[in-house]
Amino acid sequence: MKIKNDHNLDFALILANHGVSKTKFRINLLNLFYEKESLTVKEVMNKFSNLINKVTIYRALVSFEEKGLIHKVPSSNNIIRYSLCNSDECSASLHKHNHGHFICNNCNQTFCLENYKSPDIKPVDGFYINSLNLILEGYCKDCHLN
Amino acid sequence: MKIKNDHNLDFALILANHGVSKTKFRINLLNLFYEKESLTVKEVMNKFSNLINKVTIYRALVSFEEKGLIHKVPSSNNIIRYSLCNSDECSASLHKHNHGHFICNNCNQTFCLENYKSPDIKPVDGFYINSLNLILEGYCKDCHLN
DNA sequence: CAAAATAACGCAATTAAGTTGCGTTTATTT
DNA sequence: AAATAAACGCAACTTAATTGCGTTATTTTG
Repeated sequence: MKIKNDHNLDFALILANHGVSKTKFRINLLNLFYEKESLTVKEVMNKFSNLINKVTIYRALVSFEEKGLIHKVPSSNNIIRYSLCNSDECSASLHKHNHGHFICNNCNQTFCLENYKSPDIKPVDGFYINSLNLILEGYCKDCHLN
Repeated sequence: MKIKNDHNLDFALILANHGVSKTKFRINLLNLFYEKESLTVKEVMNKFSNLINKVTIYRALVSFEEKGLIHKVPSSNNIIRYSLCNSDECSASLHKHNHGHFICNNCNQTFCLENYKSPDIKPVDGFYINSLNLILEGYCKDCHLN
């Protein structure tokens, strides 16, 4: 399988720099994250036409997360979403976006809301904070009309 | 089962005002939401010493949500949490808190972070927004030490 | 206030997300 | 190129959440 690379990025190199094995699947998976704001296991399975075992996908996502390539995105359904880390905002121990994310409760797509700014991280006594997310939910244009 | 009522509130009346049946369990469940910042099905089961069938709990939570008593709280694990609606901030179609919520990734407890203020809801073209949540995750004092 | 209608409840069975173990294959290290 | 380590696929498993249905409790109404 070959996925078009619109980003002029060397995904294999990015994986290597993060200490992640450069398998064909993982290179394509990283590419996919550069094309989609966020992904669930099911969405990844569909993108790879169910040719990749779901266990492989779960383990790749865990590996990407451990190595600081992606992070979880909270949502109020019970499906785990992952989103690419932004080097400007994420570090190994602290993940945030500077903007809100909208999750459609019908189609489950996520969208960046650039004019919703997240507050800065400030220490709170007794809490070890490692992620901050501003989450908006509802219905996107397509799903609201139907 | 009888749960102490620290709030001088008539839970049966609140249920009636929202069009929810006043069963013993639902009265006690509403009381519980006034005592805990947020609850999962499992936490409710434990609080009722597993005497209430889990299906009953699921259906009660769905009913409470539909009638605008509680709303879902996003988190990045895959467990659905519910939190009491605040009449100042929530309406039937729009749920928000004016402050952030911290979820411990170990014990799963939630805590209000009053000095993290949520941004105001502003309309975004093409999106029908019905909830806004500022979610912080990490480890609480107890879990960070262990 | 009693009968009819409606909704909640409990049980059993099912669906679906996510996890674990293990033998095999592929990538990385030396 | 050989040795080591990690990824992969399969099957089986765990757990959260859902559905159907007969029974019990609550609400409506006449």
